[in-house]
Amino acid sequence: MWVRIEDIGEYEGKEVEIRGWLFNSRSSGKIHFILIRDGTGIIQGVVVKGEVPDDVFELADELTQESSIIVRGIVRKDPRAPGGYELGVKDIKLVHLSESYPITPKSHGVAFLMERRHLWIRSRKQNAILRIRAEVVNAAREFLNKEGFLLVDAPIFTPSACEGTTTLFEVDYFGRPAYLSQSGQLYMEAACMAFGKVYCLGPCFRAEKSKTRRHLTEFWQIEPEIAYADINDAMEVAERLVACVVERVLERRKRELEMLERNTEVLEKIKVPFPRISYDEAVKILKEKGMDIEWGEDFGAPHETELANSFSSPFFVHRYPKKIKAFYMKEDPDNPELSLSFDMLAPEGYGEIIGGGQREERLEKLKESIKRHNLPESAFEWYLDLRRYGTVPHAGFGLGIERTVAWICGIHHVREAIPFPRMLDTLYP
RNA sequence: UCCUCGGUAGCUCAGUGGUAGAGCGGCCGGCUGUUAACCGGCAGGUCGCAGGUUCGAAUCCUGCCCGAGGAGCCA
Repeated sequence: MWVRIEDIGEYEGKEVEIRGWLFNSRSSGKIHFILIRDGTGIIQGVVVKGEVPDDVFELADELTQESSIIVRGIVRKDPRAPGGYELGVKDIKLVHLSESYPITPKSHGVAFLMERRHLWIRSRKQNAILRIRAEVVNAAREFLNKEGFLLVDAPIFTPSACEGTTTLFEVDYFGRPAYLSQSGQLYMEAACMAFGKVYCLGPCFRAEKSKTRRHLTEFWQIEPEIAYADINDAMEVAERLVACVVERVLERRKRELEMLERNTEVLEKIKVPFPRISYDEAVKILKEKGMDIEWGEDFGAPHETELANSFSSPFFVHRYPKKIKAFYMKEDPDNPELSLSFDMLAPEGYGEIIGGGQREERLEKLKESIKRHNLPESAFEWYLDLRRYGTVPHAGFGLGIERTVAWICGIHHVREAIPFPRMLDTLYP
């Protein structure tokens, strides 16, 4: 019977078949220990001379790292085995004898591993991260589905920028210029007027020449948008979403977090509501800490890190100055200098994981804003229509998947939080 | 785009003016409970590239290429 290693505990004492690859092996002459991985886990197979046919014993000795094999044996509990269970091997079928595998069990540099990302994802740590990523996406989608949000897919080819044109990837669309989407948000605004509560999940593209541990040129976002909602409603959904995602990963991916040696104490303490500070307060805190910042400036990485160090859970910074936020942000009725925008910053120096806010729903105000930002009004006619035909207050946000995964996993760089990262200088493999 | 650091065996690195090195990986041999096993042996090099200084350059100088870290930029 073909079983998966993650379920092996259910088959104690039974004969099973594992289909996988040789992870590593050790030998003591008359006994070989072969570590088999199948994508769900790793189990040690024990091959003893005399207990298997001679050709099987010899094969176990000749197996190279990453050779694909089908192994039959009896599952038994053994405290000496990594993982607690081992396989008393009865037979090994060789599917392919691997060539000398470049990623050895010793240390390698980042450049070497990134060049071999297609193989690197087989290794334990990368495997754990990508499993957690899948859990994060599943948890977020299940949360939103349960809350009555409808999945509405946004286009990837778009006719215009939603910000300036400097950070867009331009492509030739049958002789016309088109751009890869930076965000599904504008389309979600249309969709929420059709369905009430919606979200999209997909890749976003930014042609920024950013070279930091928090940037990719292609990254994924989940973007909810809610009709008849204000900034507070959006923040409340955002914090419950993040709390739910963290809880789910703790519950279902404990093994992976252990593998990553993630200190889960911080994650376990996360409870709604998250702290909320205004941009004004944030600037005051940073100035008190002696940081170089003036009111009206956006936060740089050191500012975000410093702020994050003041909190042990994710927290909101809200009501940023209007001029450093996007054109569609609604003006704060209490202060025309401010916008009804917010960011959620992760603790432990991971920075912004959510950006959102209440959108400007009034036609004239939005037109003014488009003009002020030097954007071509003609490209936004469809978007302005949303303010002509039954406009309502609405709000939403975008959760960056890679930054969220990097934070939950406690890894240093977002490039490991996505299977095949696209960065300034990385387009291969 | 800017700043800093780096490029030596397949990999990770040591060697800072005088014979090219180690550990891991590979190959060969040994070992009946290994835990990134261990022990013995063997093979493996355009010292990033080009020029210069010097009796002599992996080592010093200049330029270029590539990589990493950070900054700026960043719905």
